[in-house]
Amino acid sequence: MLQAHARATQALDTQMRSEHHLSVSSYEVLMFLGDAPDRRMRMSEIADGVLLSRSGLTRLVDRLCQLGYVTRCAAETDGRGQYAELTDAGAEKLRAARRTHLRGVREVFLGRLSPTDQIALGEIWKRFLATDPAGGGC
Amino acid sequence: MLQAHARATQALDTQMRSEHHLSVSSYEVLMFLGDAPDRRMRMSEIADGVLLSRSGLTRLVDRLCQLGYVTRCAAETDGRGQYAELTDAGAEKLRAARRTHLRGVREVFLGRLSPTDQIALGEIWKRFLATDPAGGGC
DNA sequence: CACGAGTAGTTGCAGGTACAACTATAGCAG
DNA sequence: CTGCTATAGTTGTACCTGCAACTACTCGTG
Repeated sequence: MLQAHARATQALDTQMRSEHHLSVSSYEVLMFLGDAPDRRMRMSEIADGVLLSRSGLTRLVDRLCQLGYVTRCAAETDGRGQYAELTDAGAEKLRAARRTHLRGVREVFLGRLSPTDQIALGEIWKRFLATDPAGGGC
Repeated sequence: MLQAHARATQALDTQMRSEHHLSVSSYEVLMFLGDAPDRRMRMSEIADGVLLSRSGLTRLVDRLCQLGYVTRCAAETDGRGQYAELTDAGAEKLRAARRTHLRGVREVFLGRLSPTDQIALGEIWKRFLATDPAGGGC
């Protein structure tokens, strides 16, 4: 049962990689930045959202930087802080990737589950997350 | 929604590592072997079940070998083939790990979902898998 | 201002994984 | 038997990730 999910996410990951040369983690970072005000976020905020360690995020942002999808800038108010900011190229990439992702999700999940199941699943996960908002699973 | 699962499996993985020094992949291999006739399976059979590449499995089995939980032996009928076979120590480890795992699953999932949700979830996943028995996700 | 505790982020290192290339064997056609 | 193709598994390499250690900065206290 857990396998089902593993296969599904792996399929999405592979699709994302082959079509955009982007890992799902990278895509998530882009998504967060795209939704954030001013398209920028603190490093640690992203790390929490993306479910990646800080060191992992540092390196991931480095890669995205090299690709030109984000830029970094120091926080004005906090000398320790770093912002990651989505560039125009990154926003463009995000748009393209989002299309792929939504299509993938449709294919993998929605194409195989009845609408009632989809709704039920959404409700269940919602309740599941509600029991532990911090997500600190155990 | 996908995050929920990621967090949950990661929690299980961490628990398994800390209590038994075993990754979930290793545990899965042990499980498959434990359920197999004669406690042995072909390398590629395991790789398919565990959702790991062949090279990944080779190295994982190597590690389990070093730990003394499995042994390898060539297939009699096929000179290319290799069997992985669970040792007594491996079987013992599996029993201990299974207890941890079941407890972990209870804590993470069953403790947070109502019984009706649990049943519904089971049904939905069953139908999901039924749409693609090969599991070749996309 | 000086100092100690805490926080943000980066870097060294090790572990685990996939991909591609490789070896060895099987199975079939001639 | 020889040669060709396919299959099983292993190895070289590179990537990604986390942990622990580290640097740099902030904040509160004296």
